[in-house]
Amino acid sequence: MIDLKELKERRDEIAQNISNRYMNVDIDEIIVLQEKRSALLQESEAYRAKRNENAQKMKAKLDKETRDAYIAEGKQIKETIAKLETELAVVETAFQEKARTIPNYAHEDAPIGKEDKDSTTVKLVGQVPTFSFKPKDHVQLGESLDLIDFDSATRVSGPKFYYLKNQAVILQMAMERYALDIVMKNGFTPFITPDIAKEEILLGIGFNPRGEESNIYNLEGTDTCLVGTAEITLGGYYANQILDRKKLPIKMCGLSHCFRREAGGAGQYSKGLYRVHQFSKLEMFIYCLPEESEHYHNLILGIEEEIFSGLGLAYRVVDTATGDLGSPAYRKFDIEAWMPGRGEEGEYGEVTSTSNCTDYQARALGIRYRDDEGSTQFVHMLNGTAIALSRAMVAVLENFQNEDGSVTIPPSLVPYTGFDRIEAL
RNA sequence: GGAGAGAUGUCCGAGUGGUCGAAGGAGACGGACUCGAAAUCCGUUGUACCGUUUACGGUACCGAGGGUUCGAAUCCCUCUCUCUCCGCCA
Repeated sequence: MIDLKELKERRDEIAQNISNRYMNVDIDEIIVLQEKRSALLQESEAYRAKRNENAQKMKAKLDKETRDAYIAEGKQIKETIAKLETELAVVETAFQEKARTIPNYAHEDAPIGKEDKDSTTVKLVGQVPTFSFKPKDHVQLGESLDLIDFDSATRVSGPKFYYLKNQAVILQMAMERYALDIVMKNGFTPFITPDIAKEEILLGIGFNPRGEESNIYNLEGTDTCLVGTAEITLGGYYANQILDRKKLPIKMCGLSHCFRREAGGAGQYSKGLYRVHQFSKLEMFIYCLPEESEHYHNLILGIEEEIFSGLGLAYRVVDTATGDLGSPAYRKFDIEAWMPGRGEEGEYGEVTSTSNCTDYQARALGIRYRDDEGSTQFVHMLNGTAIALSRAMVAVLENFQNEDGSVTIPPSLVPYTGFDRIEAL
């Protein structure tokens, strides 16, 4: 959530930002609510002061008549307060709910635009592979090599689930460890995180845990959800805490399952492993001082590049357009790896995403540090994918397939797999 | 899952329904003493919001949420968490 004290003075800027993000938030309605709230708050506080004053007077020894008069007055005050507070609660809830929908400010360099196409490619790395044969997509490879079983998963769990089998199991674990080693080398503390989190944490991180458009699975009757990413549990880790300035930056990485409802997400671009209800992911997370967040955003991006270039994949780095940022992000870079089986002749497909959320999440979650003057400030929070195993699997299988139907294991993974080739059956 | 105990400020810990934002101690910070340090002594030492704005005033917060009362850390109810014992279990 943004700083609501700035709502009025930065009104035009906020409205412009909402429009740049193609969002539908009525800032003026929120300002009206804020003013109503403020008036009610002041009034009810004044009455509380009166109540306290009245109670103070009753401490003295009083004759019955005066005493009864004070009690009568107190009762009246009590009623007024109750009425004001009921009103206030309604306005307060509406205000908070709406205010939460205001997105974070955006970096001045973030391209303004509605969708994918408007994002800027800032970097192209590696050579897109050429094949002397018609490359298969990972669904075909998964079937022919007996690595992935979508059909059984559909029967057991439903569409968009999958079983990994045979070498794919080893390959996934190899990629997981490969990425983990690189991330740890960069000073991140490894975690295996819970796969379930409370709704209040989801909200603080900026996810919408409920409703039609939510991508999150709720656990019925519990106020908890299956996490869509370890960003949620890593970002909630320090909720409502004041961090020691000297401990910053805090660099964590978390391995978790990721659950996504993906309602209505069918179609050619979401076939196979690309868009599924459950996958595993290693996520990086950084808490840092505000003046350092841009630096650490680049650091995370650099690590992501190290991981994907280390796999020998061709990729591009994209500076995400405002319309695609998501509420909490101030700036977001995606890495899109070349996927030969995507589209007609291969296309880039998103494999990582790193966001600088500045103080947007920290404010909602109450994560602060003490500055040199001793007053509390909100930290900046950043997240980034180290590796999303399902999409990495897509990229590796499709890029390193051979004409005979086998798949070569990238050299950087061989120490982790123990084999250098998945032979055709 | 069953039985019991507890939850107070950075920490420990006291608290009769009004004099409690909260005793006392520890720690931290500032000062005095000292050549310096230790010890000792004096002082300061929460967060959030609202309003005026270097000073300041108000409101709220003693696990959370309700309730009783003119007035609640203190009484009542519900919930959460922690600890101990029993059961179950990978």
